[in-house]
Amino acid sequence: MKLGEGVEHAIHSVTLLAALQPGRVLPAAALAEFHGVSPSYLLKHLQALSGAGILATVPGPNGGYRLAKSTDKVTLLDIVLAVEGAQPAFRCTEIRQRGPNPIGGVPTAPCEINAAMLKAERAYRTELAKVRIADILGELDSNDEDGRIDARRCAFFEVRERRQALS
Amino acid sequence: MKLGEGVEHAIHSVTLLAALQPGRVLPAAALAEFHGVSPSYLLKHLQALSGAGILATVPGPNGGYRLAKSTDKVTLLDIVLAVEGAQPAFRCTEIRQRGPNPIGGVPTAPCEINAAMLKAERAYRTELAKVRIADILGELDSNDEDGRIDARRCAFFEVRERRQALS
DNA sequence: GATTTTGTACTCGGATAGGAAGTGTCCGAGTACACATGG
DNA sequence: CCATGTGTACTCGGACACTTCCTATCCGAGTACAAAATC
Repeated sequence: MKLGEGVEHAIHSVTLLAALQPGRVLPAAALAEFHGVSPSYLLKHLQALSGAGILATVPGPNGGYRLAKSTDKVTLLDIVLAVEGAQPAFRCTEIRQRGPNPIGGVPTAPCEINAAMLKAERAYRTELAKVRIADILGELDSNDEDGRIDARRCAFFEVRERRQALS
Repeated sequence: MKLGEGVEHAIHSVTLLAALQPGRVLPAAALAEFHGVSPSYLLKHLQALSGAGILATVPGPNGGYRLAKSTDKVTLLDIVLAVEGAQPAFRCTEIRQRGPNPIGGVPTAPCEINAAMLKAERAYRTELAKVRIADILGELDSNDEDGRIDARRCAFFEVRERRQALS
């Protein structure tokens, strides 16, 4: 039971991109610099998010990443699944069928242990699916009474954001 | 988000040991043979379960493993934590404090993302804590209408179980 | 001066090394039984 | 025949290699802008 470090990077990156104004993008290098992580490595996860349809990319100079959906259409579950993969954490290998005396012949009833583990994971994913990026942003602004965090973001955007050419 | 294969081995082993009659133990080699897995590797996880107080060990000839608690006192969560470790799956490294412009000075408010991830994992663990080994055994017996699974277990016990010397 | 052409700089994208953790295996410490030995 | 001592075989326990996945990095493909050359 362990999640990769990339999940944290991905969520924070999406949250930062969600604060961008429409028509603006942010290069991966800027995201990496803002969070103090390796640009090359962050790029890998951003590609995963892009492949999952969460982020959209703009190539070339003045290019970068932006959200592909509205902030209330992206949940934490979407990000986790995009980065970690969609396969369940517990994978039943049917070890009851192995060994010297398997339950051969009978129509295999579902493994009770597997069912219980999957049910728990379903609860986990349901909880993650409840949290939208919009909610995260809302809580973040609520805790930012004096507007310092918002000011910090704006100052960073002023320097690193790229205005996308109107198509 | 991935659980080791040892979790499955551990749960199945505990379930099998739960079907033992009182005063009987089963060697690790027998558990491994029954499940068709490597004895040496299974032993590692059995030791973890023993260290967590879930299993009790009896050394020497006619020794082996048995449950240390009642079947309704052991949950799936206990086993998962014993094998995988108790640390949470998502570990916040506070990357918002890193980078060129951290949120220095202010008393650090808790990270909203970390809070959401931990809440989801709490739901996961709560669900696992609901399932006791006794429940698993009950479901297993319910699905075993003709008693074939029970007969298989008994036949195996007949050969491999060890009667513990009365102390 | 306007248009076309060319060059450059910047972006993302996928393929490539390094390291940590899980997986699998081995040998040593300890104990109970069985047997041989002595009373 | 019974008690005692000794040996052996079996168990768990922790220390040691191997494989896989995550982490980190590099170089190449593509694009938009800018400048220069041409009409």
